Amino acid sequence: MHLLSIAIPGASPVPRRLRASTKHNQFLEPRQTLSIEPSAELLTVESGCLALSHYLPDGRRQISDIVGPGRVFSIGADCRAESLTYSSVMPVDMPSDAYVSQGRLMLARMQAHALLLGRKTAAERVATAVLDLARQFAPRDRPSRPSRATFILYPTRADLADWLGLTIETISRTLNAFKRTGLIAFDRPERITILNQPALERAAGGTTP
Amino acid sequence: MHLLSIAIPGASPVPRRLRASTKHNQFLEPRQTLSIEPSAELLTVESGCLALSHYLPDGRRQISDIVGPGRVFSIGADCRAESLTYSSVMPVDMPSDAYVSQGRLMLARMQAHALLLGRKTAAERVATAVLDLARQFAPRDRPSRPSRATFILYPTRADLADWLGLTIETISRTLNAFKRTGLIAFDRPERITILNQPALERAAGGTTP
DNA sequence: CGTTCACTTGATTGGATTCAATGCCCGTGG
DNA sequence: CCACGGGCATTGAATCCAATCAAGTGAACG
Repeated sequence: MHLLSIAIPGASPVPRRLRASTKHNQFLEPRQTLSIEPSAELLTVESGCLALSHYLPDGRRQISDIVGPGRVFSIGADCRAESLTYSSVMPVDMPSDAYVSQGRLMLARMQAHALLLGRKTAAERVATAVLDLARQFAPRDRPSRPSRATFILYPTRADLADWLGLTIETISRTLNAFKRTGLIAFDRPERITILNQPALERAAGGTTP
Repeated sequence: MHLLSIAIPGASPVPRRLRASTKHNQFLEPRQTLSIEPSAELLTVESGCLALSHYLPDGRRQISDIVGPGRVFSIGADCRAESLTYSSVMPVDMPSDAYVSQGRLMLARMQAHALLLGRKTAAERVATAVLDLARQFAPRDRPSRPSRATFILYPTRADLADWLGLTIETISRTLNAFKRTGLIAFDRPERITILNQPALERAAGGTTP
């Protein structure tokens, strides 16, 4: 992980699993798994990036969502939340209408993702993912959508593969194909710049997240 | 559709689209699309079977869930509900805790389905689907799970394909393979009997819905 | 009685996986 | 300082699972 060179004194060799604190903020370093007792039902991401994942008995993994700042999520029985970078999460008590609307958002995202997993080609999946991650992680100076955004791609190729139902190699090939075609640019694997958003959206199969 | 031979006088050539009635029950014949104004946010299936589906601009379809009696669902922006047989749905006003738990159920189902779509093989998907549909549509004389259940498979091969992210042919081949192996039986394509549930569950990849 | 629609089955193709090798960055320790 | 090893990414070649293409069957229906 060379995304951030923040020095955290003596933080490297700690247990990789964490219990939800009784009350407030929760700070995570990269690749920590959040295991929560149902005390805190709803959590919000203050900063950083989490992956919500599910496993088959034999180890196959499916990431159901990548969650960025401002997003609300909850983790239940067979759902794990893992930080993809230094992150901070916080329990939230919501007014019930906000609760409902957040639930709707989660559902809508999951349905869109099912459409992606069930019916989109590899290129369409990767394009969709890049646009989604740009929306979540590109700095938005203006309320408008960033048309030439650079952002940090927190998920690794392996994470993307497990999110999009593909393999590491296919992710790499597709991203580099997009680079060759001039849709995106990157020198380091995790700093992505969108060069041609309309074309990317077309490549995504016509559904903007 | 030869699932039921109920005669509905002069019902065949009617408009295929229906508005939600102001108040109570809503009766649907096979292959009717339910389009709802947000008046009735939450609906429950009294009888029959519905498919919730999403489309890409070019017509590719993904069914996100197959909903049977007792289930609660809602349809939003780009989500369509289509009856797969004679069905009856009803708006529900829920106490907020029930609302929350139903939302959780939907989310959990969608996450399990994402795992299926992203990481399971064709055989695992079909096995999972058969078990899920048996749970929803097999008559449950006892509170226990039916270990030798016969049930009506309301979705066609095409519906199953669009639900499981496969093609009609793969669905057909896989079901017939299960039949040859003695996991299930069927003479008519839509009357399925589970002969060996443990083996089916193993074939499903180890996650029981 | 011909048409249609859903399903089945076989032959072939193809997109993504798998297998395999290499490069790169970085932290570690001799 | 530099050799070493591990993790992640890239790239090429071979393989395979499911898609596509192509008939053929059978039940329902006008």
